[in-house]
Amino acid sequence: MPELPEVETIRRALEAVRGERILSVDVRSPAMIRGMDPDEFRLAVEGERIEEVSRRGKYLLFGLGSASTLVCHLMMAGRLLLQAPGAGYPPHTHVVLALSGGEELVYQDLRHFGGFRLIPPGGRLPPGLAAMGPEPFDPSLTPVRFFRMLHSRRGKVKGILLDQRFVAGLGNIYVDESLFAARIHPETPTDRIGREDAERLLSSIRSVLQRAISHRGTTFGTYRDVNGRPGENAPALSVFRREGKPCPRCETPIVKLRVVGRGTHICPTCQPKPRRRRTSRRPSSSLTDPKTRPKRISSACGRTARSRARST
DNA sequence: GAGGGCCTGAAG
DNA sequence: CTTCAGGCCCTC
Repeated sequence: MPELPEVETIRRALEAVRGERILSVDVRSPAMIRGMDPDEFRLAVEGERIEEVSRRGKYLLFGLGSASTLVCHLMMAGRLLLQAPGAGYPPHTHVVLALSGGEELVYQDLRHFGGFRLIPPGGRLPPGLAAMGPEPFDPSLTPVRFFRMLHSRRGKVKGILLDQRFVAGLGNIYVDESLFAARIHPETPTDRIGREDAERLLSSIRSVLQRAISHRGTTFGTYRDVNGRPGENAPALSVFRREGKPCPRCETPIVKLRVVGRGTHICPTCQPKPRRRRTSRRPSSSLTDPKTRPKRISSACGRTARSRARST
């Protein structure tokens, strides 16, 4: 399941075809061309020059000579392979672009979830791309801005980090790894994350992604680079898919939970569950209304706090 | 803002 | 056999 580091690895390899022309387009699975008739797609793309290969979040973007953009998303199982003609296509090959440099760019997708989309000049971006949050490495994403962004959203921090409108490119693997590195429990509500935690989380996200890029991505299942090689980042992971194995920091066995409907891996020692907040967000009337006023809260807390202070 | 649909191999 | 994972789009 390609996330930012895997897509970036592919993008860097595809720099090699920048400047080449797309000589022909073979659409073997029409459904892999989104939002456009496949024949129309083929006619529009054939003859175009690849001016630029860029990435936004998990999207790969080919800037074409006519100022249109060829957008590719690999979703979970998509692969882009660069291979010599006549090498034979792997199973589930859906689109083949023959390039002027002599290679073929092959789109393969076991699950048919990903695909291509052609955005004409000035055309509308797919919603996910249009509403995409900042890139994690964007210098304008300062710790202060990140803290404010977190506090402008409600919910569990893991759910927010997975939302591409918040920050671009994170998926299940790197969210779990970043939260572990920052020692934050995935169920922590965003409004319980202080400035220091937010700053640590941002730098954790960056170092986790940077390390994964330097290892050419993480391969558990289907991810491969354009040469069909798996990534080498899996041994560098601390918690993801390491249920029952010792935490690299404290040796506590890693635990698997479900958070926002997703399999989630944590170290229960390094990432303690946040305590429930004591101050509830009731309307102020509830504090004065005897029917709804919480009983014994102030006195109980006061007494335990004082006795604890005395005994220590 | 929530939830279904897409698709197939792996796991139960 | 059934269930599930996975990210995004689309409809409500």
